[in-house]
Amino acid sequence: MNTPTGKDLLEIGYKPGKAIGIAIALMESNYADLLKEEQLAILAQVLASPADYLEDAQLAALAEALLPPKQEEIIPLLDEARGYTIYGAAGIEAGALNQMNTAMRLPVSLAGALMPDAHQGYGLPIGGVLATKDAVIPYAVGVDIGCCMSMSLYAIDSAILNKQSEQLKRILLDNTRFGTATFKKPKDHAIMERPEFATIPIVKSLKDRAYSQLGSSGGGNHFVEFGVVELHDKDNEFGLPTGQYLAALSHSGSRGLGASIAGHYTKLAMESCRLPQEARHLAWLDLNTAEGQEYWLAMNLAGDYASACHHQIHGRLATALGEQPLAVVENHHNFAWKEKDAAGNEVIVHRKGATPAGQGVLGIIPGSMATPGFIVRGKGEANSLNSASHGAGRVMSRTKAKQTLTLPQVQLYLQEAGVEVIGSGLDEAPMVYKDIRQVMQSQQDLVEVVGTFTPKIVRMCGDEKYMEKD
DNA sequence: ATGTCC
Repeated sequence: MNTPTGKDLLEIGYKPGKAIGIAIALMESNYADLLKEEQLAILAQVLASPADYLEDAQLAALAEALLPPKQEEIIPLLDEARGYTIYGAAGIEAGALNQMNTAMRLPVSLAGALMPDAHQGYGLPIGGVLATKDAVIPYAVGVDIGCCMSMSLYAIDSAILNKQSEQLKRILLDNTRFGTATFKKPKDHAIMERPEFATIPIVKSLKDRAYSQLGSSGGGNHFVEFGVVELHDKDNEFGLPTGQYLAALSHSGSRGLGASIAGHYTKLAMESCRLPQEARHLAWLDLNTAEGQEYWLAMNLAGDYASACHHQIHGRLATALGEQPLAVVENHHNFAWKEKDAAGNEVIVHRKGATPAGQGVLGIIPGSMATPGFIVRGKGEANSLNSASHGAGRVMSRTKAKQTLTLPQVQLYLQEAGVEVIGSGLDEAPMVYKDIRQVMQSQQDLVEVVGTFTPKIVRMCGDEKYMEKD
């Protein structure tokens, strides 16, 4: 093939974006008989003075993509941000507040809130909650669409965590997959029969990889762990007596499927919804357009896929333990829902790193690998848009953690906490997270604690090579 | 978060 690649175009000064795709498509369809060098020379000329090519029969589309958007096409932000409630403001970095302020100046924004674990992300901060009218913002859902917490409680004496920790480690090794590893023979799941895999072209192209990644956990802050739950609330929804239970807790999302869906529709949104520079990642899709409806379907599929992965993870653990769980709690914390506002109007509530906490709704808020997590019951606080934090929140960046922490220091910390960790890196060490108890303190109005989970045997993505048995 | 780039 003579066609220049995206890399070639970047080398001659093209910026990442839709112009590259248009340029390659044009070269393929209209200039394929020229040498690659000749094609690149044409593309360089258009890049140098796109205005000269606006009337060109072949190159007009490329010229248009290269010119800055006309001023009148840019949707102005409101002069002042709409008001919103911040929980635990003292512990939230300025970058996250700035991003939330920008989000509250979008013309489609109706209401918002910032959770006490908030930190800077792409577009909406992580820990940001945003209600909009008839619009969905892919980057206010997040890249890992449908990222989930899931917990199973067992009628197994929690002493097993000390007495048979080697067996439990073996169970984690054999029944979970991290990083690029997947199961050699993925278990079938009804999710793969969903019509969206046939009807939405982008989703169709992701089906094979989605199948291969079923039941896997990925990387970053994702984990599967065993620990002990102390159930405090005698009126708990599980109908269980208070006391201690062996528990399995997992945190992971929609893997490559959701990431690719997020990337695809963010790009679409940014092309059709031009916003000032500081708000460009908050581009939305109108839910009354074909693209908006398609994203909604794809997002829901990714959410259900993430959930399916958790079901397989917990299913494998249950089989290995030889027991069925007494109770299961599960919630998304990167997602958008259609909900009603106080006046009864439908609004789109985006929670990007925030736990749904409507009245009586159960959820899980993890701490870190060596600090408690909580089974919580939402209080339905309107000012938080029925939301709570999705964890403790970082106090140290991944980069800083790798630069300042040492392996012996982290190992000692874990040893003193009585936690065994398979995999992971310094960037997920307990000290990179805020004090979860303080975070819970900041959201007393949002959730009540039903139970406390103490992690004991943790598996995360890491460099270490362990033997996995398929 | 992500076969971590179009």
